Parts: sequence; structure tokens; C-alpha cells
Amino acid sequence: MTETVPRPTLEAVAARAGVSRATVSRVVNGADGVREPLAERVRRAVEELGYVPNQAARSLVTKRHDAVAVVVAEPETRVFADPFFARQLRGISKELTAHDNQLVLLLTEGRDDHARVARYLAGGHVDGALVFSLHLDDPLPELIQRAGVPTVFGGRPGWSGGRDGVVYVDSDNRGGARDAVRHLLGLGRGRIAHITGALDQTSAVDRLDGFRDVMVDADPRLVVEGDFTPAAGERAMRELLGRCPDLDAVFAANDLTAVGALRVLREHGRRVPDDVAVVGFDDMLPIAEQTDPPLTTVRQDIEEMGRLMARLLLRGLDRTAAAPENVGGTPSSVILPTTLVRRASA
Amino acid sequence: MTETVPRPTLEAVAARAGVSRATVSRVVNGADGVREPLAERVRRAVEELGYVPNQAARSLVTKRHDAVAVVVAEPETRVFADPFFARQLRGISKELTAHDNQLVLLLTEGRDDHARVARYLAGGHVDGALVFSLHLDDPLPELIQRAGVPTVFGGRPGWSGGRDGVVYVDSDNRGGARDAVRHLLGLGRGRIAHITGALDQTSAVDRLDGFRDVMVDADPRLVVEGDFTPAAGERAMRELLGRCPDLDAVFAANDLTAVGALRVLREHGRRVPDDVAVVGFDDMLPIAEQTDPPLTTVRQDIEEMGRLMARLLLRGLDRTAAAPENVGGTPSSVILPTTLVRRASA
DNA sequence: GAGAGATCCGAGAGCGCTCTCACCCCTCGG
DNA sequence: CCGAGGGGTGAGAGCGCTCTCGGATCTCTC
Repeated sequence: MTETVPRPTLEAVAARAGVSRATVSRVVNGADGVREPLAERVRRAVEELGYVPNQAARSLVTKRHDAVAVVVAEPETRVFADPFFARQLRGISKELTAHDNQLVLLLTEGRDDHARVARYLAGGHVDGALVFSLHLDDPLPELIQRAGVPTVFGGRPGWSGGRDGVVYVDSDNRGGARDAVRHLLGLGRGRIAHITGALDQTSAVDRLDGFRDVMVDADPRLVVEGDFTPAAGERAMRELLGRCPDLDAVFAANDLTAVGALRVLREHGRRVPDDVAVVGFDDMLPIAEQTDPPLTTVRQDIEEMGRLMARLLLRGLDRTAAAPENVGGTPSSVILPTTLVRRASA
Repeated sequence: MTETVPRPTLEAVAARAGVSRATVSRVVNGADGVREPLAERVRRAVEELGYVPNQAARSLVTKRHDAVAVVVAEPETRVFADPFFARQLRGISKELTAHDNQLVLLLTEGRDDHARVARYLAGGHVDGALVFSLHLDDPLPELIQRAGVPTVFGGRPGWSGGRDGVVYVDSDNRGGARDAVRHLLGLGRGRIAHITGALDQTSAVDRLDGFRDVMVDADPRLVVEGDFTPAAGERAMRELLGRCPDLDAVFAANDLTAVGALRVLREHGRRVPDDVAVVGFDDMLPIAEQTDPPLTTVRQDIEEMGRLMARLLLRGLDRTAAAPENVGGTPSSVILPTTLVRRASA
């Protein structure tokens, strides 16, 4: 299991190179102002001793950690079942790595865990936080704000906290939903149903709003609440078929929901898209391509969302102060556009 | 974006409570030896000032971080595509959280990144590391060992490093494979093919060995190399059908591979299991249940593997020294049993 | 009621690093 | 050839915490 060995300190390197700690520090941190022969001697000493700076000591004085926490405020079962998260995480990871920042993943294990997370953030382990998938009644943003940790949210938090400094990255959920429904209308469909996502999340609410924007006086029985899972899609679809057997289109709050809906439609012998057209949301690959028929859906660039979240945070931390695009001071929220992807289901 | 505010220090709390730093430290760390009225005063001061200990300062002296790195030595595309990883991570996360340890996720972005990871581990950010999904030629274990970080591997590393202290958690891949093939034999199948996993990983090699244990003199044309992906499953299945149209069973190195194989079998009009029986490996839910027909497969408890990895590491770090099961000194590797799950495909 | 022993608390050193500031030496202009 | 100026280097303080150790206080016991 490889035992831990006492590491050489700056002091040791200094002694070996016959210089002061300050000089070694300068060389190690790439500051100039050390003449070449000396610098070389220091580098050799570092090499020979296998010196690696102690981060704890360093952060103690610099108050920087070069680490960012990613908080997923979701029951973990969902986190991993939903590829959405993975994509976003990937974007984040790329961006952070590019700026030499570490990613500290904080998974919450149920509600009580929020306090633990807040404690961790307040403990000064990380320079900032990226928070995902908040629910409306979630105490986390409140706690984080109190902890005073710079934060960027993924998805518009349904909460303003009285402060206007809340920064988030979101897709244009409402606009995307409108596009989806308009597309169905354009196909000549009139009885369009909507299976919502979990309505305690703003993304679900926004998509529902988009649906209603277009279907101003839709039959209320055509809207059924879901929760973004395939299981909910199935349940909701069954309910819809029972209530309104004459429906000719379904706009599902996401692709997973659509998958569930497709399954039930097939079960009931409804042909897609001939009898019922189906549109999803997310363009979650490869799922969206492999359904039968392949799913028409609203694409959002999830990885880009992640990347952007990280970039906004780092910018706020002055990490990329030198970057050319970094004019204009404090970062503000970003809404990414969506695009309709036509496949066979609608 | 919530600006960072100077945090109160131990000193401040001590001043407010009218005691020494030492006393506050004792109270905060739950050490006994502080009389109740005083302790209460300290707790109030902590509360009022919103004091949270500075971790950097703390680790500087204790040399503990209560954090563990999880290193995934896999091109990230695969990491997230494969639910395997998610399960294991979940087990790890649970166990770590239960012992108040943080999970630091290190994703490697290509080969060069190994150096970055090694540097991070050597930097003394974490108390130990959990490393996954190694490939045979991977330089990472070597680097990690040199960094002197206690480590537990997920899956037997195909590398011993000359030291015998390597600890890992693995499934009984070879035994599981034997069970799968014997099951097919028991079904009266004689022409059993095997689609391997990525043969630069020990799990794939072990499963192949298990296959050969039972099919001692199998037609070598019945073994095709894959890489654990559905795409490879399709390709390999096509090749197999071309080479040996008379095959009557397939043992796939994992469920994803089996999914690909099933697709191609259907395409070619072979009925499963009537014409060709198929067995997978992993019992990856829900995939394994939702294939058509539902997949017979070899189950391994992936989450438990993760949990166990974390437990072994923490034990090695003396975190759980008081735990009753913790007799017997240095932890050693664990091989978890597998079980055959019979569904419809074989 | 006094001494021994246990208990509680505070002073202070030190973890490994960064960063300021003062000092030294080297160079160059007059 | 001497003094001013500037760049290179080192001394030392201090980041916020833990932990040892000695002294003060308390509790018994006879």
C-alpha cells in the first residue's frame, strides 16, 4: 500500500543548493530575478531531492487553492442515471484542467448532507463552487451564500436570495420548448400533449411555460406532470392515452421521458410519427438517435454549458485576468441557445 | 457572485470567548478536558462569529487532509459512457462520506495528463488514492508509487512494480466467465463463441482465461477481440457470423458488448436464445433487463467494489482503527464473487 | 485542614511556505 | 576613480492551526 514518506521541504532544498528559502521559492514559482547559475543549482537540488511544494502551507499564505468544488444537489441515483450530468461534468473538467485547477466532486447523500457540503465549502478548501440541478426548495444556495464562496449555478436557480450577484448558465429552455411545439403545429398536429419534468426545477417550469406560450389555451388535460425519468414518461403517457385518446403529438420534457412515452405508445399500437408525433429535449446522444424511431428533439450543448460555468467562475476569481475576452468586469449569467434537431419521430 | 470575506480565526473566537486558542481548538475538535461552562461559552462564540476552521492551516500541522483522490485512467469519453464507473464511484462516495472524507475526482485528459495527476498526488492534497481501470502499459501506477501515496486499485493492475504492497479489489472475472460458459454448455450448446473485452485490461484477459478454462480446445476462430463497447460487439458479431455461421452461443465480455451482438444477431435473423444463446457480464442495470430478450449475465456487485476500495484505503490510513473488523494489520487485496443471473437470452 | 494527585487551561513553539524589506554588490556615469 | 543607482539575495515575520508542557486549580483522603 506504499507508505507515506516525509517529504523534503523548501528548507532542505535551500540547504542543498546553498541558498536561502526565498530564492528557492522564487525559482520554484517561476518568478524572475534569480541569476542563471544560481537558479540552475536550485533546480538541480529540487530534482535530486524530488521536492514537491506542500500545498497546505502554500494555501495557508496565498489563500488560493486552485481547486473548484462541483456540487450536485441531486439524489445520487439520478445523478448517474442521467447522462446529462456526465456531459456537463466533462465540460467543466476540461476547462478547469486547462487552467490548472482541480475538480473536487461533492455528491450529496440526501438532505442532511447539505450541511456537510456547506461546511466543506466554508472550510476554505476550494476557491469557488459550481452547483447543479437545484430544486426550488433547496436550502443549499442560501448556505453557500452564507459561506461566502464564489459560485456559478448550472441552470437558473429558482431563488434570488435577495442578492443580485447570482451567476448562472442555462439553456434557453423556454425558447427551445416553443420551437418544439411550433414544429409540431407545423406538422399539422392540433392535439399536442406535454409531459413535464420535475416541476421543482426551473428547467421543467421553463419548458412548460414555453409549451403554454404557443398552446395558449390548451386543454389542461393534455399536460401531465413527470420528473425527467423514463418511468415517469411511461406513467404519464398511459395517463394521457386514457384521458385524451385523440392526441396526435407529445412534447416530452426531456429525451428520457420521451423514451418512456415511445415505449407506451408502441405498446398501445400507436405508430410514431404517423399517429402520434413525439419531440424530446436535450438531444441526449446516443439515446436520442437509437430510439425507434430516432427522436426529434431540442438540442442543448451540455458540455459547453459546463465549460462555460467553469470559465465564468474562474474569470470571477481573476484566474484568467490576462485573457483577452476578459473585459467587462464581473461575469454575468449566460443563456445558451437551443436548436431543433429533426429526426424521424416528428 | 458572492465575494470572499475574511473569515474569523481561532484567535478571534478565543478573544471573544475570553479563553486561549488552545481551549477553542479543544472544543472545536471535540476533545474532552474542557469544563462545561467554558465549553459552552466557546461554542457560543463560534456560533456568533460563524467560525469555520481553516483546513489548510490544520493540515499543515496534522498532515491529514481527510480527502481521497479518485483517479480514472480512462479516456473520458468511455468513463461517462460506461455506467460501470458511475456505480463504483457511488460506492466509493458513500463509504468516504460515512468516514467524513472528501472525494477528489481526477479525470485524466489523455496520456500527458498522467504527469499532472502524479504531481497532484505528490503535492500532498490527499491522504490516499483510488485508481481505476488501468491499462497494462499505463505509467500511472509507477508514478503514483514514486509519489508515495497510499493507493488501492480497482481491478487487478497488470503490474506488480516489484513491490508486494499493491492492494486491489477485483471481481472473480475468471470464475464468473467459467460459470457463464458452463451454463451455455449445460444448455446443450457446443459452438460457443467469445467476444473479448479490451485485452490490455486484466479483467478482459481474466474473462478470456475463464472461457478457455472450460473450452479447453475451442476453435480459435470462435474468439474475437473487442473492447467492451457496443460498437465492438457489433463488429465482432458480424465477424463471427461470417467465420462460423454454425455457432450456437456467444459469451460477451460485458453487457454492452452483448447489446451490440444482440443487435447484429437480430439483423441477421438469428433468434435468441433459440438459434444463438447469449450471455453477458456485469449485470449492468437497467440495460441488462431491457434488452430484447433480457440478458442472461454474470453479476458483479460494482457498488460494493467501490465501497470496499474506499474501506481498504481508509483502513490502511488508520482512519477506522477502532473498527472491530479491523484486526489483522495491513489490508490485502479482495476478490469478490460473481453470480450468474438467468434471464431469457440463455 | 493540609498534602498528594488529578484535572483543567494557557503559553509558546512550530508546521512549510510566501513576501516584504533591507542589505549587498555590481555596473555605469561623471 | 568614486558615488549613485539598480538588480540580486537573504533575513525574518507571519499565515491559522495543533499540541506539548508547565503551572494553576480543584478534589480527595486521612
